[in-house]
Amino acid sequence: MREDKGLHSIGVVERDTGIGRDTLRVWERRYGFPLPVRNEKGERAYSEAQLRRLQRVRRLLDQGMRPGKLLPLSDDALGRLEADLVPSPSDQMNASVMAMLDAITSADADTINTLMHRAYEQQGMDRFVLDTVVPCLSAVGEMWAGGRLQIYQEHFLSNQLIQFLNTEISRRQKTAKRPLVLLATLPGEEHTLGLLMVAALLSSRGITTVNLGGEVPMDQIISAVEHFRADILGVTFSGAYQYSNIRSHLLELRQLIPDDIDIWTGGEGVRRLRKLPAGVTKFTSLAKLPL
Amino acid sequence: MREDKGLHSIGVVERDTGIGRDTLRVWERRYGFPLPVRNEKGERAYSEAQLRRLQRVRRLLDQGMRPGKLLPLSDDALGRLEADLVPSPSDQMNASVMAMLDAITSADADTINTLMHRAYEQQGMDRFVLDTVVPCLSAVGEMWAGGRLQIYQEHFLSNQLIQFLNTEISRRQKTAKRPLVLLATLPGEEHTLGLLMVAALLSSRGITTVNLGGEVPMDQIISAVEHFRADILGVTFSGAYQYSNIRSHLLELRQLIPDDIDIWTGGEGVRRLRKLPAGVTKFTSLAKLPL
DNA sequence: AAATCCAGTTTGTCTAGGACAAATTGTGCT
DNA sequence: AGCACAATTTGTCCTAGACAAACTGGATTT
Repeated sequence: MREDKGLHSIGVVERDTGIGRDTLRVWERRYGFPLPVRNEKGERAYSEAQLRRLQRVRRLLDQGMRPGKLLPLSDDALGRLEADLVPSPSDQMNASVMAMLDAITSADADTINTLMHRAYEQQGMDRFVLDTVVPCLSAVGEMWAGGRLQIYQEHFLSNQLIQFLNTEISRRQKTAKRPLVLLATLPGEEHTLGLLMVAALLSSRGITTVNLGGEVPMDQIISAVEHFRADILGVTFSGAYQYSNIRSHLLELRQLIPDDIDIWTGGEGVRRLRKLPAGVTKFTSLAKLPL
Repeated sequence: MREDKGLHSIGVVERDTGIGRDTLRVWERRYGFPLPVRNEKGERAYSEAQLRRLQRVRRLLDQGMRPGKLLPLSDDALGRLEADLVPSPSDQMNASVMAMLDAITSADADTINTLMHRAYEQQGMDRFVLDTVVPCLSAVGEMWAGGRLQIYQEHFLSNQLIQFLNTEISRRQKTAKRPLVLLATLPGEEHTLGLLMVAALLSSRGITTVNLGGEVPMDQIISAVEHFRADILGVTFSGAYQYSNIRSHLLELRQLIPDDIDIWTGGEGVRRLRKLPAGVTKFTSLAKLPL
């Protein structure tokens, strides 16, 4: 019943990496990686190491690299590429980020909360989210991919952030103020922390947000835009989202929503997207929210 | 670039319905539905009507119906099933619940918020959660199953509740107070609103909670219990959770966690469960939290 | 009446290589 | 440089079969 030590089916790998199963099979055929072992049933069984390497590959692909050049590489070469892309992890981290990372690895509830509140009070919402939360999350993502962090620690941090951001949003929420921004992600995108950060940034600027949360079907988003008479629709795509779908989904949304309503999109998933449908605004980093 | 009027590839249908492409193909083979037309390339092209019907089917499946009985049905029979699922309109609802339901159907952000705050101030956390939130959610669940509620309205309510409860929890959170309750759900259980309600009830009684959120692997829960030195572990199972697994999972948890740490469990999923492993406490309704 | 056990049935996920168009890169020409 | 066109890369979809996990329904025990 319990699955063997850290072996994952192709379905799990698809879920955890956002790389389609057909793609995984075709990579194996073409590039020889990942080459999983087989279980008694003859099915692919990916090791924890392969899963982690696929996460790294995924991140590099998101930066615009190409599979053909990336997959045949050695571990070392991969590491060198990563080093190139991320100048140095600890450079752009301020003191509060380092302190929080410490608190996360020791998963100390009190300390994390204290640090969060202190950083927030010192920095204000904008800088808190941009300079503290975002670096923390990406550092945590890296540590997780490198196996240097327990999953529960990541869960814990997420939930502390959710709690904190929701509190601040609700504190700032004014009634019926314009413009109104409607936030959601499409089905298949479960990562809602990005939405919450956007909502927090907007709230702190006095903009009203209505957050529908994750996995909202497209027709429902459209109904909601009409119903709430939103002025702007915000949709985020995490790095795990099926890349090729992003453009067509945005196009579809743009066609189905009245022209006078702006569409904003952001998140890791849209970073490498160049051409956007007319009338869709991209913010490459949270710092560049098109106010 | 845009294809023919409202025809969708199998990938799009998978995304929008949450039904895997393998499943869609095998349904076609076995039950004759959905039977999409083919494009010039020989690929399946699902009509808008098929997509919508699949979403209805999905809803019924989530209620526990089985594909074999559902898919060969006519449209009428499907409609009858949907109607059946909505048994009683509303018997035992107090005024604030009715008012909130009204606000939900009109999805009026301001009104919902106002009503929530007012009910909370009048009733206190316990009665607010038990007499207002829970009835609201079950009513919304019924309306949703009966198709009398848009999905976005349900999403909206969930997110308002999440925001509100988190705010109250964080307001009450005292540092390092005992006992400490660790909350989580197991993988496969995405429904975390129950956890949040438990956390809110506990917080209002001055009990510290650490919420890990949904889908935490069992070994991670165990690590977290040790790490946080939790006195109590709380795990919830919604009605959708695989019933037969609940008992064995609880047993496994009980065996892996030191005896002096209590395990509490609750949610729709455990209601039918009578005999529990020794050392596991069940609360059948949120009202009966074993303080 | 609830839990446990068993046989029979249903159901989702996985396999294989091949095919093909969309996206991207490379080349030659103005 | 810029632009059109050719070559390459890449992801998605196809087929039909296989099989274990999950579920059903009924008989038996606590």
